[in-house]
Amino acid sequence: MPELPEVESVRVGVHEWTAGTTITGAEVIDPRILGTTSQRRIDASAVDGFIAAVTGRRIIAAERRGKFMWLTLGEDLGAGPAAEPAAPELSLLVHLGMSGQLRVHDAADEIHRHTRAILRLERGSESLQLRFIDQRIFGHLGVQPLVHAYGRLVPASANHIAADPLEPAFEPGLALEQLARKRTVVKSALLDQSLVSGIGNIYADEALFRAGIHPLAIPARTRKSRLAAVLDSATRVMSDALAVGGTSFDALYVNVNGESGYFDRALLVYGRGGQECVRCGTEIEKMTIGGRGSHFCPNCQKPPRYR
DNA sequence: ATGAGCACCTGAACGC
DNA sequence: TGCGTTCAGGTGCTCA
Repeated sequence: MPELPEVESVRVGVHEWTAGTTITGAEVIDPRILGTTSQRRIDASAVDGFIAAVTGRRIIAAERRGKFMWLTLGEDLGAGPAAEPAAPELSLLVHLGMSGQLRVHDAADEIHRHTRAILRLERGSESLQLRFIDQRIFGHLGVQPLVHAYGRLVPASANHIAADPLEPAFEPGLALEQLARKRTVVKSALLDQSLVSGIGNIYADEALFRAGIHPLAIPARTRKSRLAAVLDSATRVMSDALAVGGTSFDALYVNVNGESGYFDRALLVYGRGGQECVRCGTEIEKMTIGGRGSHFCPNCQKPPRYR
């Protein structure tokens, strides 16, 4: 569900509500949320381990790279008056998958039926809950050490993803060089989080349309200036989407306060198969590429000649 | 090493 | 009304 702009909208809210709070307890309602989609077998000791690892920790900040978000965790309570270490070493990784949400609630609020885990937080006399709600359980929670990758500290399981276009560590020249080596179709390459992170199915289609590139073009056989245009388009479209809170088709995507974003109104091709192109009136085509629904204008995005 | 395909889930919408 | 099929904003493992 959520791509970079949606995850960032959530991160901002999580940071505002939770930075400086202490985790006083946790509840794992569905242990599968602690696994990945391919490692679903979670035993009771893993649940206990997760709860023990986060309880008593202070939340320093909510951070993000691409679609991976995490809370940096500080010293245990009761560890004495020792100062905070110079750099945090532990993180609570949160990946929203296709249908994940983080919501801030009062303890008394009704529990939504897809709630998979709850963190109890306190700041002074104030208490609140951060709830992880995920219909499909493609999302994930986990306590992880922080490691260096692409110029900064990230949770260990995010060490393979590249910088995203909206972070200072992003190097456009490096991303372009990596992209230009790919022999798979450009639509699939844009979804490869190890080249550029944060781009998902919606923004890949939007970026290709805005740059006038056919989704089946092969990066290794495409002019670099055109590849640079696609990366610029991806950066711009995600930045524009972030400015209005991201894209929400339905109640599945909302920020921590339950609010929707408005970028669905600005989508030019995604979800418009069979409708007229906003630029030239040609019928927008929809086809499956790499198992993902892909939308494009066959006139504005000319098919590559070499296929 | 790269790339393709599929598995992992739940629920909504659609056709018959 | 009910049943089967298809689709959905992502990732990671396995195999060629």
